[in-house]
Amino acid sequence: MQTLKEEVRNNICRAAVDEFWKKGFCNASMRAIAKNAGITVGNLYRYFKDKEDLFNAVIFETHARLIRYVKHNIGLMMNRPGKSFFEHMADTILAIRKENLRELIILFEGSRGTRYENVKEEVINMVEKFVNDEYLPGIKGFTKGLDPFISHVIASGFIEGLIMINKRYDDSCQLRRAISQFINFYFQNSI
Amino acid sequence: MQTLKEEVRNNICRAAVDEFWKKGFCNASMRAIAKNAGITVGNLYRYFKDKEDLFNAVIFETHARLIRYVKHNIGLMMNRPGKSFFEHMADTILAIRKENLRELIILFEGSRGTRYENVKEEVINMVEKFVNDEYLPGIKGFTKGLDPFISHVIASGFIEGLIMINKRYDDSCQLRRAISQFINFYFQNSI
Amino acid sequence: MQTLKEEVRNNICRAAVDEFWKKGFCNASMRAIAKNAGITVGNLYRYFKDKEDLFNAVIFETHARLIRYVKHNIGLMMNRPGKSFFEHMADTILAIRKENLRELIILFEGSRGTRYENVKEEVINMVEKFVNDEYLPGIKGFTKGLDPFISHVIASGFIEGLIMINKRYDDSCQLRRAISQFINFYFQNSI
Amino acid sequence: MQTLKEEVRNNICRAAVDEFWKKGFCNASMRAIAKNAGITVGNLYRYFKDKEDLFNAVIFETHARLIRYVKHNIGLMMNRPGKSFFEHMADTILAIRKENLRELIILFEGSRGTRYENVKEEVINMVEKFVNDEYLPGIKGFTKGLDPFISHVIASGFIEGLIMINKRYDDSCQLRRAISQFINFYFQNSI
DNA sequence: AATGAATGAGCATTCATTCAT
DNA sequence: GATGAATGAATGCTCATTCAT
Repeated sequence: MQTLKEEVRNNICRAAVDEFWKKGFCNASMRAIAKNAGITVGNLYRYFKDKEDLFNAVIFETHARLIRYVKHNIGLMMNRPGKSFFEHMADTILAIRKENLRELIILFEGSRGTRYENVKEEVINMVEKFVNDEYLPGIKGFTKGLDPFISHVIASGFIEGLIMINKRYDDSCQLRRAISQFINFYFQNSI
Repeated sequence: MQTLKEEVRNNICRAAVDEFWKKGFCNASMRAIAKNAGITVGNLYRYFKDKEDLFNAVIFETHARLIRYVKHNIGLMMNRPGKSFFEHMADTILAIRKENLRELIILFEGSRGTRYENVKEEVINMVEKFVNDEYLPGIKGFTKGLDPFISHVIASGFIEGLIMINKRYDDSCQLRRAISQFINFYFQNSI
Repeated sequence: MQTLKEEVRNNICRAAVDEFWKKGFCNASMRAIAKNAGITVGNLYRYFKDKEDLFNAVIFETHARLIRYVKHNIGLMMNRPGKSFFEHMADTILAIRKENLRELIILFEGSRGTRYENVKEEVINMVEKFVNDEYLPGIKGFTKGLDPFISHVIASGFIEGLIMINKRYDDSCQLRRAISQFINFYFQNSI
Repeated sequence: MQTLKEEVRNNICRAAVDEFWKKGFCNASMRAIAKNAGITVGNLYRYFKDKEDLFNAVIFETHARLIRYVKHNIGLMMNRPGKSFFEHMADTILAIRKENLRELIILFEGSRGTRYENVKEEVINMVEKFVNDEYLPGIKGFTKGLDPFISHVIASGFIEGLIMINKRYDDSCQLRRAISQFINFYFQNSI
């Protein structure tokens, strides 16, 4: 049975997200993806020239949005720190998650072996920079002699936390509430 | 060279920790382990029936201690909450790390594909239980209507933070100081 | 664009000659041929049932002419040996080369895996027959006890030489001069 | 059934020579080689790390000898041109052929895609240089205005002829006689 | 006990050929 | 007539595991 091109492409991407999500890039099997997309291996390669190309197709958009948003937030905060940076970050993740939560997780947890393997680190570093330069100095008693690595750990925990909450909830109402509570807990001094 | 059985076993385990630590369970190579243990593949299989068996041998003890300690801490806190639970947890990780830091990290980050793949989740769940039952109720204003999943996220961030800091420092002095600062930040209300 | 059948066929053949010439039969790609002919793979198979069929179509005429000419030359020489046989052979190659040099080379150097793979051998055998029966007996001192296989080698070297020179030069003037010099060298005794 | 290492290696090399000889490097199949060597693919790769490595193993010695001999001959002739250069070349091929005729042919005709693909050209160029610098100037009437490409064709025909004769005969007596006759024909003016 | 040769299924990728549209 | 999506077997290569010695 002849299927429309776009439909097949979507099937492949769906199957690819599944596979990359379960196994990560390195251990994902093109055979398995083809099978779950309901096509043959040969045909898969008509749509994507190799594994990395498929990975890229599946992750590109999400990656671009993520970087764009994070940079935007940091820019925002540097100039006019009205709303909390952390709330902006949460909004970012919320904006991305709508359709791309799994892609985001693949990006962060399953991209070893691709050109994206350092993305998580980079995002954390950006947040860390903010934590270090803007957030911590505002807290009483913390700055003196604080181990600089702590900023990194905090930034990392914040990002991971956001992702976990996003993984957990589908309902956007619950989601916002949970994120808000999380930020309150995590950065309670800034409230 | 005639090697005693026990010595060979130890060599294998040493090499296996190295390999699992660098590559994780899935991508670890039995050949590489045998080579680095100074024995042949065939002989490796006399000591361990398959890859999972070897993984188990290498991780079993650490896993048992981890679970034991965590349970112990939770028991402790339930009865006499003198020292902070979180400091106990930090002590636990510190106690394990002395000889088994890498095993701990393997357990948490490289056990996908084995029966241990949910250990991190389980430990987090135990910590979460404490956070939920003992810690949060003690904080003013937070408990009412708090999303229960937040406890999970907090527990998770705490564990991940401890691991990151342990990975970062070798010097036990720096380590304790960083952990202490981290706990102060993370659970600042309990100070 | 509505293309006439014959024009499409010609496009395919043109593309096929290119491809077979560059890669030989075995390594030629049907996809590449279709692409360079400006049609789709599927359509290519409407014109030619498979790769060998296409090869045949492209080479058939050239092959037929080659065999015809060589036989003709031999016939000529048997009856009236005016002009040198070797010059006739050179003329043959020259006549074919005008439009079909690449087909000739494909036939001689890229037909492995097809029914034409022995053509070179066959042509050589025909020339050999002449060398043996007509040419060598005319040379003083050579015939007695001459290894019959030498005729084969000589014939082969002659054919290969003609092809090399044809590959080398496009200008028909240079070509004739080089061929003439080659024959002079190769069969100097007959001059 | 457990076979000795060296025997298996030899079986592989035998099968590889067969395959490379029939198909050339590019079209040779590692599976086919393994099968004909009576082993599995996996085992083949215990002996040779990849296709090129196997090719190299099969051809290395022959290639080294060939180059060594040819250079030696050229050196010889430049200094003391007693015995004919061409006879030296013939001796070279004879020396190699004893055990390595097929390897020699693989080197000349089936090495496309490997680091050896230009060997034939290089050998021909060396011979050509001699033909051009030493041989042709000694022939009356030929040098003036002779197309320089003719030297190349002559050198090539000589090498190909030697190989053909070698392919033909196993008996070294017949072989020497044929080669001698061939040289006499090919370079009759130098006699 | 130990060796390391051997197995065989798995991997990503390519390509001549077929066929529903 | 023509399209190009789809097929499936083949390619080189890897690796956990087994087994004759």
